[in-house]
Amino acid sequence: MASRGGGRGGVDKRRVILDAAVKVFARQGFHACRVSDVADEAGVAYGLVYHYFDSKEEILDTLFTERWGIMLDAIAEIDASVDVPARDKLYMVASFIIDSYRHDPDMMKVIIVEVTRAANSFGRAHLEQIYAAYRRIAEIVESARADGSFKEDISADFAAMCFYGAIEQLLSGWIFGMIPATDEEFERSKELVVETICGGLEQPVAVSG
Amino acid sequence: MASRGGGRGGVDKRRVILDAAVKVFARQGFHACRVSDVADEAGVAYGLVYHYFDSKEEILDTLFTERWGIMLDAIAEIDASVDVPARDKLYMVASFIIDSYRHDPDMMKVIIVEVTRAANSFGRAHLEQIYAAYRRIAEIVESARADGSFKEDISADFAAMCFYGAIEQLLSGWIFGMIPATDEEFERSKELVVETICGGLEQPVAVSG
Amino acid sequence: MASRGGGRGGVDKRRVILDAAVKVFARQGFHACRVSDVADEAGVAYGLVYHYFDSKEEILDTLFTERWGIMLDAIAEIDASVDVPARDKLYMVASFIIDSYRHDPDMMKVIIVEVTRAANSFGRAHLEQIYAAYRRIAEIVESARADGSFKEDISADFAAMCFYGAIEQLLSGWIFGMIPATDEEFERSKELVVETICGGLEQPVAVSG
Amino acid sequence: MASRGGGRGGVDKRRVILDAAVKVFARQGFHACRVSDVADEAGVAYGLVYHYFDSKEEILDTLFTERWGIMLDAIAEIDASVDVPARDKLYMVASFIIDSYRHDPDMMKVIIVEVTRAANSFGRAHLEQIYAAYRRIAEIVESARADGSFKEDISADFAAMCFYGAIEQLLSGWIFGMIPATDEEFERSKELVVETICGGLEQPVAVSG
DNA sequence: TATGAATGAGCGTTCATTCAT
DNA sequence: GATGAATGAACGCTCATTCAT
Repeated sequence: MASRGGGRGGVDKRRVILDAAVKVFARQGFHACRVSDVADEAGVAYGLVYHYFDSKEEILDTLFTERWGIMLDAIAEIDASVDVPARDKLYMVASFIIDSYRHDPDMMKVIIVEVTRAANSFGRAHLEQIYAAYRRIAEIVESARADGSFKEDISADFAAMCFYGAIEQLLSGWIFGMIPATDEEFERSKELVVETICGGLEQPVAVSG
Repeated sequence: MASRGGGRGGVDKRRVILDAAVKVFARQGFHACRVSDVADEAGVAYGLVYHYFDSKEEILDTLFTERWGIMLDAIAEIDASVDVPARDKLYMVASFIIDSYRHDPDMMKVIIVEVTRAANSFGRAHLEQIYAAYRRIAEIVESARADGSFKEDISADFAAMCFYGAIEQLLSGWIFGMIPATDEEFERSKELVVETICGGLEQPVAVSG
Repeated sequence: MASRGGGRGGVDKRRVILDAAVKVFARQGFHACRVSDVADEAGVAYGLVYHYFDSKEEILDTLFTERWGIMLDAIAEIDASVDVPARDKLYMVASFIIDSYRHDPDMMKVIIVEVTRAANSFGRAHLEQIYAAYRRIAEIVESARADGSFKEDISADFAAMCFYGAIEQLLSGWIFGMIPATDEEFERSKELVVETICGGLEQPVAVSG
Repeated sequence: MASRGGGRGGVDKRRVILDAAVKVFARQGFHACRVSDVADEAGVAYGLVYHYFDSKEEILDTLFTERWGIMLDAIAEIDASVDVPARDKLYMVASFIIDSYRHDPDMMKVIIVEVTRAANSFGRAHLEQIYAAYRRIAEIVESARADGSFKEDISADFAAMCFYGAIEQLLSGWIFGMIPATDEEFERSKELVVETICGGLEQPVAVSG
């Protein structure tokens, strides 16, 4: 039951435009592309884009909000699970984000390059939503600090920033071809980013309990 | 006797333009500002900007290359110091970057927002230079892995990405007002980011030596 | 049902722009006029010019190609007619060109001033087409040399250059008001240019057959 | 004793600039080149051009006036010679113009392309001087009409236009590589252009004297 | 819905010319 | 004479957005 674009086998043009926008934004960049590029990619007329969206920015806006909301929900769900160690929760978060990239690299490229890492321009409008993700991650850390498994002296917010920053850096590395983007790399990175942030780079030394 | 801008107290207009560009790019964003904004801020005629630079982009290019080179040199120097533990070297790197922001937040905002985090557009031309910074950091990690102080299973490149990503995320937080930008925060963050990445978030547990 | 510009009395804006361009180019010169002058003359918005043409040059390009093609076809047709003396064919060519000027002096002024006589700039791209006209004229001369009516020692190409050069010079004279541009002048010139080139300026002297 | 640019072996910078301008205008075209291109070619500073000339146009103006004056004088001298048939005088005129091109093709290219064939822009200011050349040629024809050697029904002005037009067309052909520019071609063309215009293309037929 | 012609503000860049030294 | 930094008006072109059909 398509809510937009009419039923009876008709394609949802709004969806078609959004999907085309992902491709075009990923390929050319939001600023470098024209609305007509999106229309061409979608195979629709110029003006139809403006029938469904008020502006070029609203397309990106929609894309971000849709996707980021999914991620926010996913993290919330992970956070809500009980009897799961913080390290495992963080692994699940890293896993969700990295898999998101694996399954739809164009979409994630757009989200990261055009929004979360472009906070000076477009991203500014979404700072709150972006910040919300950090807070959700921070909550995971917070409970670990509460149960004594995570250090007291590193605030949850700070830890969340480091964790998210590390992951986003990895995504950037894949996006721009700095590091190989293979399935093995993705899987290994999930583990290693958690190991790095939770366990640290240093060899553990003897501590008298 | 300045080679550019003439002697006897004359100002170096090229420098004036570059400094003005930093302010304007930081305030309005590279794409959103006009060349005339830079000229106005510098207090020079429109055309003079083009007397010294071939294009608006070349200004940003110059800004980035100047500043990034300084950072690259600083990291190289830190890396070259002997008998300094890797953790301390990483602290020095974090310290340098964070102090750079503290002393010239506009410049660092431009570097990060318009170049390193804009790899899809302008930053693409500088990927190599950006990557070079990661490699220098990786070298610090590498020697620590060699002497056994850092874990073997986390590659130096991976560790460097996480470390740099965490720092850049902090800078972003300060730039966009997500986290308070006080001197105490800066100092504390230097220590904490190293503690997080090197020592990990987890409480050390007893290990029988 | 016009394919462009819509039916039911709608005007073809592309045509309107082209016609306006002829006027403006003729009046102000191609380089001296602005695209906005053309748009104003056409009574359309600035951007519409770029909706139909890629650049200011493409407008001139279109104008030239349209018109020169017509002339090329006309000369080809004249050339193809049988049992017509070369002198008559050349008269028809001169007639066609001069009538073209008479009926649309602005257009011909643009063609000649901005293209055929501007081979160093814009015309360079059209040298081939311009040259094609000379060749067509040369063919007329060639057949006359073959049937013995024209002299052997003057090559057809050379003759064509002289003939065309003489006509273009006359057009220039009219364009810049050096010689009076009356209907009588036009008609008389058609005859005289042929008489000059074919018959020569000299009085025929007695030749014993 | 250099009148300008100082004596004692000093080079006349004004002359150097003019010579450089010829090269640059011929190579790039008057409109397409910048004043700095001329200064660079001359090896002098930007501003010096404006020390000697009021504007870019004045340079071209000077070039044209110098050269055209020489030609005007030459034609006048040819015209003034007594007991020389008109055909021979016209040969001398053609010879002078063609040799001018042969000896300094850049200069003649500039004169023709940027002035005489650009009457819509720069040339407009020189229409009088250009016209003066036609009149001088017309005088040669006029006297031939008076002595009965040239036809009565072709006016001298008209004949002059045809003659000059044919020559300029040939020069254009050489300038733009349409016809081969060899010494033989030059010599042959001098004869043929006179033969064409005076003798006509047609084979002479028997006329009873 | 769907089309694409029409609009027009905006911006980067050029370059002839001026002028202080 | 000589230099080249400084000026700023001008223009081609882009493209998001609107609108008549």
